[in-house]
Amino acid sequence: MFKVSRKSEYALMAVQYLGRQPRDAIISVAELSVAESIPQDILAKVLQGLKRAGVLTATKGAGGGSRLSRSVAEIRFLDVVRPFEEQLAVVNCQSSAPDCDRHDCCSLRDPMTTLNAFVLRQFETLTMEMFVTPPPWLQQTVRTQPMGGSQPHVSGLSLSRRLG
Amino acid sequence: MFKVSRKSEYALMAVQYLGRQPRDAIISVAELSVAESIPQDILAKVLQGLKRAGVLTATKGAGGGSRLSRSVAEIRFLDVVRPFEEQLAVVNCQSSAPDCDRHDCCSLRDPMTTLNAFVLRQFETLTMEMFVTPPPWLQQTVRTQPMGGSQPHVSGLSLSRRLG
DNA sequence: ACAAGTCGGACCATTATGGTCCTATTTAGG
DNA sequence: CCTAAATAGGACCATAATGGTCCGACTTGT
Repeated sequence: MFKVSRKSEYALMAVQYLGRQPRDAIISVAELSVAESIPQDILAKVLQGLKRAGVLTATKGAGGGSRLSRSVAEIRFLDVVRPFEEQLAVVNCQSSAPDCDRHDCCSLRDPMTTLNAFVLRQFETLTMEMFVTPPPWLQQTVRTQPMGGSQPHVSGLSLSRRLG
Repeated sequence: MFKVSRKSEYALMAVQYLGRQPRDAIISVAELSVAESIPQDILAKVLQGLKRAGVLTATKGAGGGSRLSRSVAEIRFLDVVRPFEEQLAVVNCQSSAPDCDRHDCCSLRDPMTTLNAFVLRQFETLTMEMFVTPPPWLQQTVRTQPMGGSQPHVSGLSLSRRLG
């Protein structure tokens, strides 16, 4: 359901790899390709997409390559993923999609739009820092909680507050 | 990226429709099909899936049909959607998926597993009530917030606290 | 007995996806 | 100034996933 596309995965890998290098290092597609074992051709296009999104800058020609345009803490998860996901929506029929084939009969639209905004809001707080710094936050998040519990659950944001 | 499958949409519609009927009403596939303009054959299978998931009970034979097995407030969003989403995961390569083709080389696995748990935790709190009660909560959620803001953002859970 | 239902397998058409191939364009270095 | 190294990007294809249809079996109230 939430699965990102393969290209998004490659994009995340690339940004993760670049984030581990010195900030001024220029990495070629070839190096990234063998380091992360990603098909070179498709990786090239992924990097193009990231460049267009402003996540990284590329220099052409011999000795050229890519580097992050800002620190990983300033690159949001959604910045990396968005160029490769045609729409960041939970449901086909959204208020923002008037071309939907069942635009008038769909009774799902309003609640789903709300839900979508809710989820996106959560994702907005996530940065790519969580991909380069080793995770001490891994333990805290898995705590389960039954539905309809009476205690207010604020702990859900412990992760994003750490990362924000 | 988060888009649910068509079957999930149909499932949500069906539960929404049933949730609006009197609790003891028995609705046939045919009625639901015309009411929500869903192809009858595929709707039948969706209802089968929901029945297997325990969301609704079906009675066969003449005069038969389906009804919710509990109130919409006790049916989680994920209960309705899960039977039609092969995996509720953000990324292909998870810790829980040892059959992934790049299980050893993938440096994305751990952060993505964390992220996945984080997102699922948010969804766990959502119930199907938000699909039957007209939304007064629509306004509060859309408030945007820049990344890296210093104030702690607890407001993101205002929606789920309302629904929990 | 019959009709109204659910149950569920088999199958198909279309689209989306992941990936390859090929060609241009830019640039550093000899 | 030529060449090799690199990005930029269009065209194309094979496979898988998806949404949908068709059909038959089983159950049950009238």
